[in-house]
Amino acid sequence: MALGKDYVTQECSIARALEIVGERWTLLVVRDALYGVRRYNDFLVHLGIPRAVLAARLQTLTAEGILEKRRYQESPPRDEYVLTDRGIALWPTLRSLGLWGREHFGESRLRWFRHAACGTELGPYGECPVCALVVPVPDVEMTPGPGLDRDPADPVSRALLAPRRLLEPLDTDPRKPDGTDPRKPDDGRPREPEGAGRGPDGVADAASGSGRSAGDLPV
Amino acid sequence: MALGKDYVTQECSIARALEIVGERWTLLVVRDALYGVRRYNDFLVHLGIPRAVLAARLQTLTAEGILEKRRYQESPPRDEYVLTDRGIALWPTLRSLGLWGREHFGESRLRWFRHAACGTELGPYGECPVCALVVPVPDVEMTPGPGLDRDPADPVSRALLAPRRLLEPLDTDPRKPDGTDPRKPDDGRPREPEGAGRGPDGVADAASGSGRSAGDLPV
DNA sequence: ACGTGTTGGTTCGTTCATTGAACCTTGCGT
DNA sequence: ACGCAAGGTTCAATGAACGAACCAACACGT
Repeated sequence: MALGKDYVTQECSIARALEIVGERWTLLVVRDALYGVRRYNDFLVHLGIPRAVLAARLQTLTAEGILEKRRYQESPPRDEYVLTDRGIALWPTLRSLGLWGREHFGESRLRWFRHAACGTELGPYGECPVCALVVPVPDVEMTPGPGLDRDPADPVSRALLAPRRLLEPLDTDPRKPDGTDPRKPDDGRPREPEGAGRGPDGVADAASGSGRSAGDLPV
Repeated sequence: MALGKDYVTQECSIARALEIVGERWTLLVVRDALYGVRRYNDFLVHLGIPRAVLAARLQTLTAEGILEKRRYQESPPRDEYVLTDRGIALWPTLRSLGLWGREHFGESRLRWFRHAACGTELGPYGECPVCALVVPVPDVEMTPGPGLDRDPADPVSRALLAPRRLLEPLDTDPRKPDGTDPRKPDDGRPREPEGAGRGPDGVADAASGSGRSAGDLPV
């Protein structure tokens, strides 16, 4: 589709996949969405992507059923982009890609991914070695590693420094992380606003994303 | 490097990885290399990639230690491009990407990947559910599925129709697959010519690529 | 009523990468 | 000497990405 006529010749699922997510920036948008980024401006400042390109990518990803554009407030009409199941299903790919990048090109540890229930670091396939199950994406806890800049310029990177679950909506707003925040902890945007009507490939409960029982792994 | 200054800002292993293998065509070249393609011309006809782009990608991949350029005959000096361990380590990524593509966008099954030792189809992470181990890449057997064109135009696709191991060098030459091939089965190119001096990230025994004992999976 | 700020875009000229065709080089084989 | 094959390089045309500017809707303070 996006990458055009040459990939179409290929009879290969990998080529099909790359037609959709193989363009520049696309997988980084999906990564950010997994990290909890949902708003146009947050993607923009965190990725440093040109506005036009971001708009194009969000549209393609929405059209392909990887993101869903969802209105989260009416008064000034605002939409957010949320991963669908199809998008969440890219986690294993991104996980192994990141692992490869770190093992072969990374100097120091940038982030840790653990099973939130027990604190164990994830294995190479996103499994928890202790609990013997493939950890569902919302149960993955992400914490900064020693290699990560402790005082980044943009507020999104700053918000991503706090330990957090994957898919947990990012709140960029807390004015200064120095304690002068006068707001209530919950600013009115519910953590998982469920129950809205949705399309065929729509967003289901995030917990259903890539959950797999231990029985799916060799025991 | 290749994708330029914007990705560099990112403190993220995924971004680092995409700097290397995120360009157009690159992952398809690696896929073909896993399938056993080794020669410039075979990549060319199988991918339908412009010559200049292929040359650029092969050079980048070689420079990054993912492929190794290796002379396989002297009389007319000919080189082949072989995956290093670093390249073989991309198999889990390509596997999960292909799985995602098939599950979400594929109509019919194009290829099967099985554990050669027992014939069991691989699980989502490249593991053999029966033998309870992550199958080393050279022990993966690839066979065509029902969705694959039985009479493709180019000789590389034709050669890839036969059941084969991953990394097994592709022989495009067998004049017609109708049995009139006068050659010996082993054409003198040893399957894994080991022992040559090599750089820090050089090609090791293919079997060591991503072999993992069952102990690495939760049991 | 009026300016100001925030969010989420679109438009547009410049730059960079991809494409496809043509051409080149080395070393056969005859 | 001629033609052919493998593995490239060169080049003009196209397309995609970049980044700065502009735009629109709406909230808010005064």
